[in-house]
Amino acid sequence: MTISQQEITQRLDNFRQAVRNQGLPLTPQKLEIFRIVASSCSHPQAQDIYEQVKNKFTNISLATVYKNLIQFQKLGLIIEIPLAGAPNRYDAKLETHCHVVDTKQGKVYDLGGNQKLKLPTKIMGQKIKKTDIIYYL
Amino acid sequence: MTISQQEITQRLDNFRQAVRNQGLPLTPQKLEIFRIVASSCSHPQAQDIYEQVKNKFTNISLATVYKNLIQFQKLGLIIEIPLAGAPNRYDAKLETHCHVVDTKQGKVYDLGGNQKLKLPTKIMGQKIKKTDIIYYL
DNA sequence: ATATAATGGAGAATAGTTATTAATTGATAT
DNA sequence: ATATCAATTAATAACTATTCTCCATTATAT
Repeated sequence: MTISQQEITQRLDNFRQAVRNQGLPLTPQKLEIFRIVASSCSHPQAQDIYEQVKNKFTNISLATVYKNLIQFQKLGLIIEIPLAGAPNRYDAKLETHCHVVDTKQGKVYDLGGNQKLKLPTKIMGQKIKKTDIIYYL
Repeated sequence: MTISQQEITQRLDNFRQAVRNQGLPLTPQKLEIFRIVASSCSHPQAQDIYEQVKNKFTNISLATVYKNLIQFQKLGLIIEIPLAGAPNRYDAKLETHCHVVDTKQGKVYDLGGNQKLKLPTKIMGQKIKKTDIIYYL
């Protein structure tokens, strides 16, 4: 499974715009961290991202990665996938979709195919902020 | 929302039987830990359970609570609910069902009503062990 | 009663994540 | 270009949830 260059470009454009709209500095580190998440379909962990960013920014700190991931979440640019007994994963695909966790391989996939779950958008008058649907194999 | 005494009794019976079937000692601590989870509908955290068990077993250790929760999971007697940015919750209702997280109140509810999600039981030939559906308000 | 295997409790250790700090950098207005 | 100022980075420390280690104790089957 892969992700189109077009989609990546769109995510990056959207990212730059969102950060600027907030009047926040767009640092190369920030951009690289987001780029890694946005161009991956492996739902990387903070540690994975950290190791990749280090290719460009040798001195980057893991804490910087975490701080930015939190910020991106607050801006609605990425989502966090909390897993049972494993570090959180991160995803730049924002639409609600299902995740499949292959515990043995330690991998997380998007559920392809024509899943048609009718999901609620509100519960007892309150808006649902985020929906996690996770299948563990 | 509440849980019937009958259901609790059934869960406890099932618990005792399952533990004995494994040839494991059925200690009063074990039973109390399970009883707390089985008779609650608040999806308690390990810490909550710990504080309740202490009413009966003043000297119990939090590690003992965790150790037993892990064991109960392995025996398929309870399930763990991993949440974003919060300690895990535990639930003795085993059938797949949806959870609603009220982040502000720090509470987790079962989704009542007649939710009719058609969930898969297999993905690419592999059996799904556990399904988490979590709505964050 | 006794053997044995698992348990409980105390505390230390670990893993993942977040906070603190000081120095630096990026964006904006001049 | 330059000054300004808030936000950022990187390093480190701190924190929280959870797991591990150890040894005395206890439940279970004989």
